Amino acid sequence: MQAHLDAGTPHVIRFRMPLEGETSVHDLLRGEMTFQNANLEDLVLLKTDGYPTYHLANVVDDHLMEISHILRGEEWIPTAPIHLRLYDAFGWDAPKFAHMPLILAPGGGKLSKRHGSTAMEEFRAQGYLPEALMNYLALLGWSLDGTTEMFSRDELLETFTLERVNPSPGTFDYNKLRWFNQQYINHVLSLDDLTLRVMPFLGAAGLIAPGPFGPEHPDFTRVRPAVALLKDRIETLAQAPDLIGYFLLPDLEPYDPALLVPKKMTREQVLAALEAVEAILPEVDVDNEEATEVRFRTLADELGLKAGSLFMPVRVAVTGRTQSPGLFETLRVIGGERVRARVAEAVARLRAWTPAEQPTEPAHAGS
RNA sequence: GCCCCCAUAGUCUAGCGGCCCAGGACGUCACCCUUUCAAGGUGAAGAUCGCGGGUUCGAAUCCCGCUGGGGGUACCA
Repeated sequence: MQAHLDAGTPHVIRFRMPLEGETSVHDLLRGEMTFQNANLEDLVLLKTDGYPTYHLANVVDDHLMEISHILRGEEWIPTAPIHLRLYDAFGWDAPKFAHMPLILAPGGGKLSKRHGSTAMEEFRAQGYLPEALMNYLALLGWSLDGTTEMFSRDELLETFTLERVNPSPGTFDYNKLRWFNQQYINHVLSLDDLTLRVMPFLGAAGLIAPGPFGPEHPDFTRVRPAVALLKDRIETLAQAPDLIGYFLLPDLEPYDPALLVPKKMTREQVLAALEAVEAILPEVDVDNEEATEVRFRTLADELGLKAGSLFMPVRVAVTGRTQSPGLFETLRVIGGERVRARVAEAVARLRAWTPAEQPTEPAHAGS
């Protein structure tokens, strides 16, 4: 050995474990965990390059920082007894340990970069709110009473205890995360706050002017009323551009004219209805939702249509889609001028459109 | 292979010997509301408490075995 040292042979420094006896670690969640010393390996402490491994570094560092409790993932359980012996070898008191349950990916296996998102930035980019993520994560492996589900950061700080952490691993459920996100978007955040959070996504989609995004941003007052109407169906902020686009764009993206014609109505009926709408629009004040609704219902009667049969074509004409918030609040926020232009556009499109033959048999699947 | 952790519905979770033939939530389904979609409201289905042995007057709750899932097994953390 001395010869090797003299020759400068590359080497590492290991931590020698006893060959007999056992070492037990007291875990705050799992109680006593006992290991046979014969099974503990002689971990490398210093690598060939002279740098310490995590095992040496974490012990020294935590001691110097006077760490009292170590909470880490349960993948560290197997090395815990060795770390304990390291503290002992240094003659230091070991901190208390708690090995937290792992989070499993939906398909099984430890959640990782390959299997689901792990970086906070990814969740942010996908439109998840920090509040929602924190709330969801807190309840994955912990519960206050099995019933309470919404927790603010401060409430979590107040009520969280190690004792109520469930040691069994949990599966990450995007469904539930989305539900929490939607709850915060629809019921917790103020309208101003939500508007501010949505704006970067709208900006990135080119729907509004570039940032910085604050209450002084030129589009803030345009975005806010649209967000007010859509907030109950925004699950993630990333969905906002698609859901809100037609409120912000001067003109609609091209849509399929077939959408204008509801089931059980003909092109001719819809055309007549939209022409009638176009005709009354100049005398309608869309800012007055109630009056507008009364006028539209009266028009439906005059045309011999059910209200819904009139509303749907108008909805599509004005939004380009069959799903939207209530029609009259939508008209109000889009504004009279654009409403008139879009209805006129729809009439023109419908005139130029011929319904496709309704196939009486399902089309044969092409090969 | 060897070592270790875990085990209540598809998922998260309450339960810490009798109040549980198991409570809450997501998801699913139905109904209500309704101008669409949501949101909201009401209700339903869904768990032989992984299996088998014990202990006990009594077990989801305690003990043992098995099975299953997960982690570790690097000069990565």
